Amino acid sequence: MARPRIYDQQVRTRLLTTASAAVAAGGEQAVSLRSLASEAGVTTAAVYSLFGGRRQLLDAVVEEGFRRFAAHLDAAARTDDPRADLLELGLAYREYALAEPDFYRVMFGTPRTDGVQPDSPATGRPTFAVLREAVARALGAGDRGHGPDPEVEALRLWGLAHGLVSLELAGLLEGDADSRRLRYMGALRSSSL
Amino acid sequence: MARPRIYDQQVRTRLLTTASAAVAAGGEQAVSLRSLASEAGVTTAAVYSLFGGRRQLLDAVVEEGFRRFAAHLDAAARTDDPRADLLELGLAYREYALAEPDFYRVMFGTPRTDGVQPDSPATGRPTFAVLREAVARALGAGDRGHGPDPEVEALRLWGLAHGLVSLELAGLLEGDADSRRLRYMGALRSSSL
DNA sequence: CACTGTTATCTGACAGTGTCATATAACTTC
DNA sequence: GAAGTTATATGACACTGTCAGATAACAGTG
Repeated sequence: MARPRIYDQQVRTRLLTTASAAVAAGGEQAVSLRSLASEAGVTTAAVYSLFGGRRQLLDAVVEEGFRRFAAHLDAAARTDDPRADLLELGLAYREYALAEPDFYRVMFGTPRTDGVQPDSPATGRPTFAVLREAVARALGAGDRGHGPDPEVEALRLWGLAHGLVSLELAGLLEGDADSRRLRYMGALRSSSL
Repeated sequence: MARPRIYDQQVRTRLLTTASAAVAAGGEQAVSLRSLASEAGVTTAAVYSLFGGRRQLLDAVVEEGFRRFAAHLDAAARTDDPRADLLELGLAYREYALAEPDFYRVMFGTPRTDGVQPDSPATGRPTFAVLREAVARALGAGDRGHGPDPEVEALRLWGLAHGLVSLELAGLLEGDADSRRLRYMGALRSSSL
């Protein structure tokens, strides 16, 4: 071995945290390697050493965001009424997006081109997995073979939730926040299983 | 009057066209005032004189994008089967987004904060208007008062289409393009009126 | 004709960005 | 000690948006 690392896992975590805060505060464009590095007490070279560059750093931030998102959704209540749970999941979805809009935009706004492994935490599919489970529960394990396909239904609901939330974040929906929430719930309910 | 303008409507249009092409080719970050200006045969000052800055130029590009999008949707066939027309509209929606993904991302990815006039072409609500009409036709003019609210149904369908398309553009959906198209149609059909 | 006032465009500088070649520092092994 | 090896630091490069100040081009007036 030679010179010991000081750009280690701890620095990596610190950079990731700082970058996440910057994204949450002002979106992708608020992430400047220089300010990031100085906040973390290192030089910009650390980003290149630990991540490979700005792009990969942001990829890591997105990955982290999806992890937190999945945790937030996973925390939604699981009662013995799976239909109600599904609605609750939808509300949790919107809650997260509205709580950190810039983060949400970065997570879903950047095309994931870099070799996406199926079911890697980076892909956002684990998010989908939570939903898929909830849908499967709501459809019941009984009538497999006939009836609606859980996979398709889950995708439909994901699309609906993500779409409505995105439109809201884009500022394209009329009315105040309360009226928007009501319409969101209404759309979810009338589109449920 | 004083010195005659040469940064006129024509230059404005040229800049808009060039900027649109840049957005379509590589998203917002592909728009550099210097390259833009040199391509249009002017200096960067023209952008400030005609638009006010980069942000406003991009706003204008988005506005133009929404106009084209609305035109594309409006061109969808109108037969005497309003349900089928609605599905066709959904397909046209996805078609446009996949044809110009970077453009679509910029259109729906930037929060529209600048004093959005209701029903100004910039807001994307005219897009929604085309859909709303189609939904109203599909629901029939007969059963007003009871039955589903056209407004709510239209919003639900917009959310669904936009959501599924966005997820696809984000690279979050599995399968090849054909399988994705089929699932899109399936979700649309099963969520229709 | 020259001069003034007014407006529009051009120039150049400023402060900032990501990137990375090259120099330097810090360790292990001989 | 010296040599070898690897990690970090520095500084330069080529960009970027922005805009104050210099310059150019006209209309109107004397």
